[in-house]
Amino acid sequence: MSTIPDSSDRLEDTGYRLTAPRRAVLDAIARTNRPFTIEELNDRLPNIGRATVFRTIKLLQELDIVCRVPLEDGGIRYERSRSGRHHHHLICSECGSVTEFSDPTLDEAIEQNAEAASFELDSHSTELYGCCDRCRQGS
Amino acid sequence: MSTIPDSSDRLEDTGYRLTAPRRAVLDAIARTNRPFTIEELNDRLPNIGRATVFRTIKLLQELDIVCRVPLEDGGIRYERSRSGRHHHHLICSECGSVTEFSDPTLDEAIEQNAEAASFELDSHSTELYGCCDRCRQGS
DNA sequence: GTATCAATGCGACGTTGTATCACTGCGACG
DNA sequence: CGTCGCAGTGATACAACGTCGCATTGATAC
Repeated sequence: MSTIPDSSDRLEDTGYRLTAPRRAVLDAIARTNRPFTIEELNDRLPNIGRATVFRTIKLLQELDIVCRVPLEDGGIRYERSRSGRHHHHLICSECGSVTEFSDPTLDEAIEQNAEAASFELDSHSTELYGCCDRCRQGS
Repeated sequence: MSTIPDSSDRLEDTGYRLTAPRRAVLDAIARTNRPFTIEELNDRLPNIGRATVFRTIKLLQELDIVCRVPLEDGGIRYERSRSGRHHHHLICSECGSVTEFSDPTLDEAIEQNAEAASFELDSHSTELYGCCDRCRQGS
């Protein structure tokens, strides 16, 4: 999982400035264990402009520090990228938790489908919706 | 691929009324070969209220007559569902074309990942982004 | 220090979709 | 037929989400 120092370095290494607002956003994200909306982040950072929060999250997405999580209903949440690498999501409809997973077999199946259609694959996105283990135990 | 009569039947069979606005929307969709936005549909149907177009597309989605296509940049387009069954999308960043495909191997890989995490799978979504065969030939 | 330019904050704006609510017209039933 | 009930419609206001333009601030290089 990415730490704040890691993320700060990644910002500076890519030529971006590590400013107070960005540090505050990184800090807020580090304290969060659930996927969050921009709105939630905004509420927790009243001293930081709304546009800045949007811009910062966009930046962090490009740096793979946070990742966008599309929900089943079309809503969007964001989450710290645990691995910083390519992965997919298990999204619980009950509690809203998001778990990352990677699977070479799955990726390979995707690549083969692209190849079969003579499609040049740039990227792909796979989300699984359902009910997580914890919620199933609880219910 | 679903025809207009098919879709009309599916509407009525599920207890919905086949009204003039709904017929007009189905008709407009049938004449379209590219994925479309609600806005485009609206422009082509000036006599039909904006809200009605939104409501109708939402309804058609539930009936699997059209399907929602999430783009790489977060935008949304819709498309007639060719098969009416579960499928995935190949989305071309060049020309915007969308191709459906189904792959049991892929679905199985997804199910196995869910099982491994004790996750009860309700649904999933897989989109492939890149450049289609036609665009590669052309360039 | 100071010049430079990235980054910020603010507010206006755009897009996409929903809620409300009066009205219309389809279909059922006598 | 007539008329009744309710699904569906249209207009408009509203809400959510995100971007833009621009004056100002502040981090970094020199």
